Amino acid sequence: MVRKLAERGDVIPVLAEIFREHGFAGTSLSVITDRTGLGKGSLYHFFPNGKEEMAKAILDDVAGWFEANVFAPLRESEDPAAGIDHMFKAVVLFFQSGRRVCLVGSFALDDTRDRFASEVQSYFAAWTGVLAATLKRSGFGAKAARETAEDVVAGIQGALVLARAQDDPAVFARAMKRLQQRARVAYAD
Amino acid sequence: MVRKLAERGDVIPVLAEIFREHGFAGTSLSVITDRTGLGKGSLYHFFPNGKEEMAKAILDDVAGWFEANVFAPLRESEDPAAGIDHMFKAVVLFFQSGRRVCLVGSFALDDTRDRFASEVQSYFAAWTGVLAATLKRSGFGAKAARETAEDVVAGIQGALVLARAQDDPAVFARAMKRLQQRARVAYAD
DNA sequence: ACTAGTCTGTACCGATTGGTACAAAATATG
DNA sequence: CATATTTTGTACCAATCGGTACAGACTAGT
Repeated sequence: MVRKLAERGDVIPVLAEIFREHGFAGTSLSVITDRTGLGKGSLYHFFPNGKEEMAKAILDDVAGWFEANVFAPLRESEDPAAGIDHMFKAVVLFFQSGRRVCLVGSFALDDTRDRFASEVQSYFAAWTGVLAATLKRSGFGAKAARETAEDVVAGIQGALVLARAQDDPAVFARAMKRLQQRARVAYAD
Repeated sequence: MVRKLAERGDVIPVLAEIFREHGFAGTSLSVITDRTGLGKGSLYHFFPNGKEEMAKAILDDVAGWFEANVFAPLRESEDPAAGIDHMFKAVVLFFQSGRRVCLVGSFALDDTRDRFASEVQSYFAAWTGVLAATLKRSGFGAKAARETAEDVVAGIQGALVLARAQDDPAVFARAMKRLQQRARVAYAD
């Protein structure tokens, strides 16, 4: 049944990088063809619905990465604290120490959100949800766990904004350290 | 010497709202003419350099608002804690309880940042700087003040992202409460 | 009322936008 | 090798992009 040349899958990370750099509206077909090396023919063959479908594929890919590298480890770690430590490592890796922006966060800020509302919504819902559950396991009260999870996820997003604004990855590093510390000190509601 | 009809100044807030909703790249001349009611003639009369000049004017306006309503009060409050409380009130007002996005933050995320690097950079530098100084006055150690200021400003930005992603202003409200609390508990380095 | 300066609507520009059509090339399967 | 399918480059499309030109309508000071 025809083996794909493993192409479509290979383009997605490149597309993701492009969308991160230029945002959804700022990403034109011409920069896509330039950066991917694929002509419109191939592009529309892999993604018949154009930019919209590319973005959907990317969001899917990101969601998959987080599920595998962040959510699952959080859920499945016997030691919740270890799971959380692992999350911070994965986050630093994924966002390249603050040099890379969060695609979903950038979509959330402008009217792009409306086109991908459910994907954007569920990305953050999943993240805060799983993290809260893990924090609870580690000794946080139910409400404290939810609040801390929201605080950590928002803190990461804000750190990405600030680090890029200041063009200084150290801002991101400091924020990660603070947030990780905060996730360690369990407290009741 | 000709009194202006107080026009240019009146358009800026409208332009700001448009750029917030669509981002820089996503804001087309046609949505600008639609929303402002001004034709290209007037637009290019007030802003001969087009979108770029509009964005500069908006960034200027925002910087002015924060200087007057956030930074100055922080600096000049005899009671630093009162100044900080005032900041949070102003922030909630400005960002309409999380329903409005931070223009500068949204610029920071994509390649728009490069066109307005100094404005973006100094907006956050000023904010964290003044806030850190005030926290120090309120009893924080020098390093603790800097860290907390960064934490608070990043926290606000992240809360805006998360609140919009979830389409839930309550996320923003909870974050403000946490951050305000955190700014109250002074600690040494 | 006259005039100088400010403001604005309209028509227009070349370039680029996202997207389609399709024949040729490459590839996989029999 | 033959054939069916997938992949690709190229040419093309209408629509929109940001921006300019400019004549005419305003407005203000005299």
